[in-house]
Amino acid sequence: MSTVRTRFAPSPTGYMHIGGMRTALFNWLWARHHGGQFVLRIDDTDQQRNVAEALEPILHAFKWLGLDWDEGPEKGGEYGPYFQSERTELYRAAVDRLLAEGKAFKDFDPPEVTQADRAAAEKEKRNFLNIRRSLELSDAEREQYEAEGRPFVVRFLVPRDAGKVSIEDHIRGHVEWDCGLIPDPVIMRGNGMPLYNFATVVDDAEMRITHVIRAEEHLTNTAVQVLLYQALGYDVPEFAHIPFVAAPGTKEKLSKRDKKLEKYRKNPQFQKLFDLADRVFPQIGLGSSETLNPVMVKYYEEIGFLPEAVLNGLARIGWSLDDRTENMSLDFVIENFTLDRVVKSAAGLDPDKLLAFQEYWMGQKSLEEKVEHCLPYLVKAGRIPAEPDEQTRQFVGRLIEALGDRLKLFSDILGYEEYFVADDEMTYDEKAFQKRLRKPEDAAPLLAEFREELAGCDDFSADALDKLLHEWVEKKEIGMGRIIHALRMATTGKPAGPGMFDCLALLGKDRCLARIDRTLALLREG
RNA sequence: GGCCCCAUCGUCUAGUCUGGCCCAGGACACUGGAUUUUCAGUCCAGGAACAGGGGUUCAAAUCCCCUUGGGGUCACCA
Repeated sequence: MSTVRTRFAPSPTGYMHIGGMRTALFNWLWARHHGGQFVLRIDDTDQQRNVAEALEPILHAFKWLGLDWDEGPEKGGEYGPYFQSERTELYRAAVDRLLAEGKAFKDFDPPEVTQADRAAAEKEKRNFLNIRRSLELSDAEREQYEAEGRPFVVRFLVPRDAGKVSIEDHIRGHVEWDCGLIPDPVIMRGNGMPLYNFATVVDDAEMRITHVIRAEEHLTNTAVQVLLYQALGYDVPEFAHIPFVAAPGTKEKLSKRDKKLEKYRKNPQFQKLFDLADRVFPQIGLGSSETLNPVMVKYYEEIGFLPEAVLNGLARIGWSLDDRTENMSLDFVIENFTLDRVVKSAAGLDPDKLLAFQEYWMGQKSLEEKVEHCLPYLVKAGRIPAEPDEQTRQFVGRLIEALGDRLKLFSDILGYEEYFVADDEMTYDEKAFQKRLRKPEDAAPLLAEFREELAGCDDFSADALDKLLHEWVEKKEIGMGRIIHALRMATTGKPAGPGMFDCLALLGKDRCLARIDRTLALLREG
């Protein structure tokens, strides 16, 4: 048996689609599972813009997730070039072969004529088939047209009387189409550039791709492609049409179109991710959900997901190992990935589940790793200097340690600005200020009294503070609740957060006292 | 509309090929309780699905047929 070779063929669009990433992942997994090769090929036959620039984000996404390619951009390989725009000779040769063998023809009908034919067929509720007028041309006429330089496209001559074309799909099983119902596809444009359906066949064959794993939306294309493989005398590869990634809560293909995006925003689960973007990205100079949204892989990287979590989540969309295994490392998935366990129906991206994977994988990270990933957020948001000194790093480390599981995404660190702002710039949660400080009549006096206890305390470790407060409430014969909420509000401005004593220890004596004094002053002012 | 694909809890799925162990299992989410100074977490408990209708069979989520529903695709885009 020959080695397994799979490929992913993105077109340089300037961003990597999360659904496309899942397709790429399955290709990569299948290749790695078999010790074969994974090829990255760039479909840039219809590209106006700067290819290198539009490709960079795509390659970056692969690198971020740790999905390496054996052949392709930056790597080369023995079946190159890997940019379709550089393979035109190959396509032209294939077209010529088809033309010479009478399996394709030059169609001189202008686009308007074909469009009219199509419209007429539709009007009569008749299946459209090309009229093939150019086939009726005499040799002399054809030569004359060509001499005149009349524009033409090359169409593949679909063998209408060949009965059925069929494939045995790894996911779908037997699928067949009636050749008599398939219009003749253009395989080469007027400008000499090939079309996707054709270039893909030539490339997959020339690159010795053994398994074409792609989203289900391509299933219909397969009929023409199989016919093309046969006409060209190539071996037909194996196919696996995997379900596409659907928008959360739907069976619809996840799309990046603005109109769809507006719909996604209203989906409760998806909304969370958009809101997160609007909260986080402005702080780190990345725009908002308008510029970076959860359809793009980059979103997950920038919002602070772990590659492990995204990979785990992606692997579980449309694939499962058994009835219980959920958290899986990439190595584990490579080991266990098989196409026969891919489901048939469209599967929606579930932001909540993705977040759950993130929590799991975040829990596996060491404090040092968390610090390394959190620091850049604090730097970009201007909370700490660009070159944080050892003291700052240690402080962030202590904060992250105190945060524990509360830190789910790396960008969550930005939600704790109270540890980085000046004492007189700390803001208070208004509702909680009312509830914990303003309303309880004994809040201010108790706070003032405990402030003196703190002032006289030399050991500001969490343990010592814990002991100090417990002894104090015991002496005063009051419940902890009477003081602790007021204390938390006074020092952090927030009703929730890490353990109270961790907060105090983190801030240190001077800052705690300063903040309590400021709070007391605010309360006096009314 | 033609062609093609799909159909199990709200969601991701196990089970379907090789009918019985499934009055359907897990995870996420949700709800309730316990724990905790808050939040997060953790632990326990709970609700929650075989689209419908016909067959075949001793027996069907599983096989067959029909209906319904959902989706994809119909370009000189990929």
